[in-house]
This record gives sequence, C-alpha cells and structure tokens, in this order.
Amino acid sequence: MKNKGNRLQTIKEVISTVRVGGQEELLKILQDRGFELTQATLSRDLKQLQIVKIATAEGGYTYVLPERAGVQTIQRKHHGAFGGMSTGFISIEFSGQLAVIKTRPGYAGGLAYDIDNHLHKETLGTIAGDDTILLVLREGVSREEITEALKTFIPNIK
Amino acid sequence: MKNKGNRLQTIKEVISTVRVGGQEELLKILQDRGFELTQATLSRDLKQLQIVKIATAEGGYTYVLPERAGVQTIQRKHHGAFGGMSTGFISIEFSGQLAVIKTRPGYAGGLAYDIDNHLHKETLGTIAGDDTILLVLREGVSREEITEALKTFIPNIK
DNA sequence: TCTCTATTTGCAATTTTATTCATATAAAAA
DNA sequence: TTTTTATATGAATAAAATTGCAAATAGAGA
Repeated sequence: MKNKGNRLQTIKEVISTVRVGGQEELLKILQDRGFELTQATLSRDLKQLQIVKIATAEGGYTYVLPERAGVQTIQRKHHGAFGGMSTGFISIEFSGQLAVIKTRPGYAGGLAYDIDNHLHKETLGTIAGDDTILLVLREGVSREEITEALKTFIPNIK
Repeated sequence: MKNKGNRLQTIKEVISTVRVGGQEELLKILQDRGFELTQATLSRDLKQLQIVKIATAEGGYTYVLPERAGVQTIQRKHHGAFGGMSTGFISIEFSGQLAVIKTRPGYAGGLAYDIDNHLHKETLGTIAGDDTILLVLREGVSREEITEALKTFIPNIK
C-alpha cells in the first residue's frame, strides 16, 4: 500500500482531464503512470471517491467527479449587432437546475419580466440584477425546453 | 412502446425517493408499478436520463439524478469577533454548483460586489440580498478554488 | 390505406464492475 | 519488540450493466 492518497489524487486528475470510458481504460492509464494496482482496487477507489459513470453526448460513458455530474454548459451564440429591437440577451449558461442569462447592462430586469411571463411552466421564477438573470428551472424541465421557450421572444437565441 | 415518457418520469421519481442499489431492484419496483420492461431497457433508460450510481455512506450504492450527485454540504467556520475590519462574512456552504454565503445584515451587497470583481474566473455571477449571497460556480471550478480565491480578500475564511 | 423510416424493446451474450476470501502491509498497543 | 488491530490489495468469482441483433411498434408521407 505504497501510495494510495497519491493514486486517488491522480485518479481525480485523470478523470477531470480526459474521457475515460471504463475501469480497464483508466487502469491502463494509471499503470502507465507507474501505479501498480488491479481493477479490483480501482473499483474500490472509484467507490471511495464517489466518482460516477455518466452517459456522454456521444453515446458512450465517462467518469466524472460527483460535483460535476450535473454541470454541462451549453454555450449559446448571442445575436448580431446592436441595431434593431434587441432584448439585450447575450448568453445563457446552465448549471444544474439553474440558468444564468447575461444581458447588456440594464436589460436584465426587462428581459426577466418577459421570461417570467413566458416561461411560467418551465421555471419557478427569476431574479435579475443589472446585467444578470438567475433562472430557477422547474423540476423535470430540460435545458432544451428552456431554450425552445426562449426562442419565442428572443430571436436568434440559438 | 406504450409509455416511455411516463416510465422515465417514474424512474426519476423512484430514485429521488428511495434508495435503489441496482438495476434489478429498480426493475422490480417499476414492474410492481405496472411497467413492463426488462433490465436491458432500464439500462438504456438510466443512460438516457444520465442517472448515476454513487456510493452511499453505508457502503453500498444508490442511483441519483446527476444534479444531485454533488450535493454534499461543507460547513465552514466563520471567523471570530466583530472587531476590526470586517467583510461581514459569516459562512459559506456549497450545494452542487452553488454556494451560499451568509453575511452580517447589510453586508451581502458589498461583499457580492467584491466577489464579482475577484472571482470572475470562478463564478458565473452572484446575486445578493441583505445577508445572503448566492454564488453560481463556473463549470470545472472546485470548492477549494472558491475558498482559496475568497481568502485573498476575506481573511480568516478558513 | 400502404410503404418507408425511425424508435423502442427483448433476448442473449458480452463486457464491465463489485465483492469474497485470503494475504500482506502498516499502525497501534502492550 | 511482540502482539493485536485495522487497512489495503490481488486473484478469482459473482453480480451488475451494456450492447448487438432482430423483431415489434409508431409515425410520416405518398
């Protein structure tokens, strides 16, 4: 049992860095880095670290740290120039059951008002500052549903 | 394929409610509720829902929704007396990709302002009330990074 | 309606992951 | 040091999860 702590740390680093599809694959990486262990030990390590295996967008699986399991950022392009009727919308990012919308300064309140009126079914509500809106998603509502609903009054959101 | 959507919803409900240690066990519950499916389909459902299996404190495993995988509160000690130059900071707790900072009454706005200026890389943004600040963590940022960054202008945070 | 396509599912086999049991190593106590 | 206790590990095995393939079902379009 020469260096368990070191090994656990390395495991966290590796899975944070690269896509690893299974224990055998991760095992190989660790062995390449000089650690001597078997799949059995790795299974125990992953259990101890509470690392989870989660489906990827590409149809496979990967390991992630528990706190990252619910975080998948969707970066949206903000729409064109300043001309025309702008909603002030700049971007939306998701984190867990939350979304943060960035707007041009001063637009957050107005946009949040519209969102409140249009996304009743999708959100619990919004809180707006000057250029930031926090959106609390309703349980069971997907990110796609949110952006889809936003499209109805934010053109070019996608 | 009578009712996949319904089934998926039920799966989420079940795993949110009870501890389920494996697919066979969850399968049984679903079948008891009248769903007809096999373990293979359940495996695909869990993949689609991005449900993860995570170690429990009791030594077993359970399924959780991805956004709940990282919910483990870290209680921080607040620093000493009221004397001296106080930032008003009392405590910080994490839950998933969120942090809630408690401050002495009236300090939240000022401290949030400082956080916005200092933790650009670490957060999506903050929203402050009177004595509470909500912090939305950026993807890939650890809790340690947050507290580390806060230390630079909140003495004794740890 | 009929045809074509995409989706869903079960079965069976495979692959992957977890655990049992024994052993070894380390740490603590005497 | 010697004994006791706890922790860590591997080999083999058991258990659990995933997938290829074919069949069934649903939906779209002619």
